[in-house]
Amino acid sequence: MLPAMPSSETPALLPTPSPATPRYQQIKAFILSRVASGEWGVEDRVPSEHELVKLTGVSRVTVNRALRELADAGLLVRVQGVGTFVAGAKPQSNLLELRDIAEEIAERGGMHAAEVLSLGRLRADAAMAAAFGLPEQAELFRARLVHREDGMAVQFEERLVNPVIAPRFLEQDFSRITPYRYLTSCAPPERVEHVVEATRAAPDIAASLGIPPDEPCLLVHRRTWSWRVVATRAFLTHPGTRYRLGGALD
Amino acid sequence: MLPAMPSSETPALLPTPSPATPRYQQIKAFILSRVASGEWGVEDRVPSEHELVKLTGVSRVTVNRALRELADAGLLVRVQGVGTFVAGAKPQSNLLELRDIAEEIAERGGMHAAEVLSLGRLRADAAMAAAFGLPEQAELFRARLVHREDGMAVQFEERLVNPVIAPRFLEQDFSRITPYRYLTSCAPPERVEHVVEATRAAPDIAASLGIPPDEPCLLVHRRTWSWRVVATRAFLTHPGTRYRLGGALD
DNA sequence: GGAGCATGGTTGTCTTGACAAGTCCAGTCA
DNA sequence: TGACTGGACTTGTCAAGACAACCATGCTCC
Repeated sequence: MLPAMPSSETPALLPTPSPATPRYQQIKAFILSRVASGEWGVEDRVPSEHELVKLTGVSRVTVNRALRELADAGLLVRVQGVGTFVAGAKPQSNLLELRDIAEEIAERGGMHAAEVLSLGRLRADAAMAAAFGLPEQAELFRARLVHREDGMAVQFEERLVNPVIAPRFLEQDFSRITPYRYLTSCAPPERVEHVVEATRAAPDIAASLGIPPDEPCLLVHRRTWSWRVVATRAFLTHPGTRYRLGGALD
Repeated sequence: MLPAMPSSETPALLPTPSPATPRYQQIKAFILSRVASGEWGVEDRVPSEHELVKLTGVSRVTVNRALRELADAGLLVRVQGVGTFVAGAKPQSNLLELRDIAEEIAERGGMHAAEVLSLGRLRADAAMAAAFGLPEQAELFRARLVHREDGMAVQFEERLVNPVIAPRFLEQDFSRITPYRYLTSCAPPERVEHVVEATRAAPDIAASLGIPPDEPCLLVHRRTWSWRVVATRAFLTHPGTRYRLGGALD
């Protein structure tokens, strides 16, 4: 993201974007730029504090503050005695919890399975195009699947994807990796919108879930932005079950 | 909230809750307890770093870290060259949008009205006490109201309140100020948990809302923490309508 | 009286140095 | 072979001191 190449007399790897910018901010920007450029991928090890001291020429306390704040923000994970790592795809949301249903089920000790009902292309109608900020008739990818926990259907997922974000979406095997997980590996969500609605399931969805059509269902609309564009919309229908959102404010 | 009385040889005003607790955490707890007890009110000036150094016997770096983290969390406001102050009540939600239904309706151009069905005391049963982290049979405040938009019922609110947070809750006129607005003025929420559930409304609630009892409803459980304790639980029943949560991730 | 200035107090940041606590790995000993 | 131990490395925390930036106050000078 940033140029950030070494330069002059000091051992500094730091750009010095502005003389007034605190050095710990410069360290943070330095780390962020490496992560954003992909040079340091998810789960990769970040240089140790001592190495960063040598690289950048600032004191360890300053490096420590930069790393600590990035860890507090959820971008890094620090393990005492081991090192500092680029945070995995999961904790991408530090506030509004975006959960992967497979993980959620695994946490409960259940066995997750997904059945792909359809996977293909779709032309956006007016409303859908507007939701994506794309021209009408633009091509979208669509997947429809049923998630099961220990054999019981717990969620119907209808997923629409902006091809720009995940051009190889249609080649994936979503019985092995959830769309959620695949998409967050393609593009980190920057912004999320949730709309939760209580409805009765449409007949085809009710049939897929194996529930009577008058059963109250929870329909979660989720819209996710990445790189400033709408990356994906998900329509998640839960029969009866609850949906936990929770989020810490600090 | 905390005992926090001086003790021994050091000039420390600090309790030493556990020898392993970092000192900057102790300073944070010290400040928080003063604010929570009301000793330091909103907009009051907090002792300067130098004064806290003398009071607590730790170094300025440590005091600075404690104050900085509390300021980052929004509980304090720091002004260079002036001092540190207890933050006002407004900026309570910086991330997860906690909406006031009256505001929400006003934004849509509607007319909000609230009808108070009941307002009084309640003894917590086991489950409720556990949710609040209080002993069984502890006293809670409870309000039940119906919110209307242009005369039409849009939300049934059952509100349980920890008396410690809002001792004068029962004296309020909730047809004029929403419980949400009153409570956030008492204590800024630090953490929020949402659970959303699709149900059918209980008969009494359905009657209050004027809907048939088989109508699918959205039930939002909301639990809010302030000053490290559970401040309030809200059970919000929405007939058919949608509930927007949205939230920016950075 | 009014404008400008010096001063003391406050927060913001940084450095050097240090110790504690945790993990990992290789080498040692039974 | 297996258990244990020690050292190297890492992060977590803290101290003491220093300088910069900023603000409010009171003072001086006009």
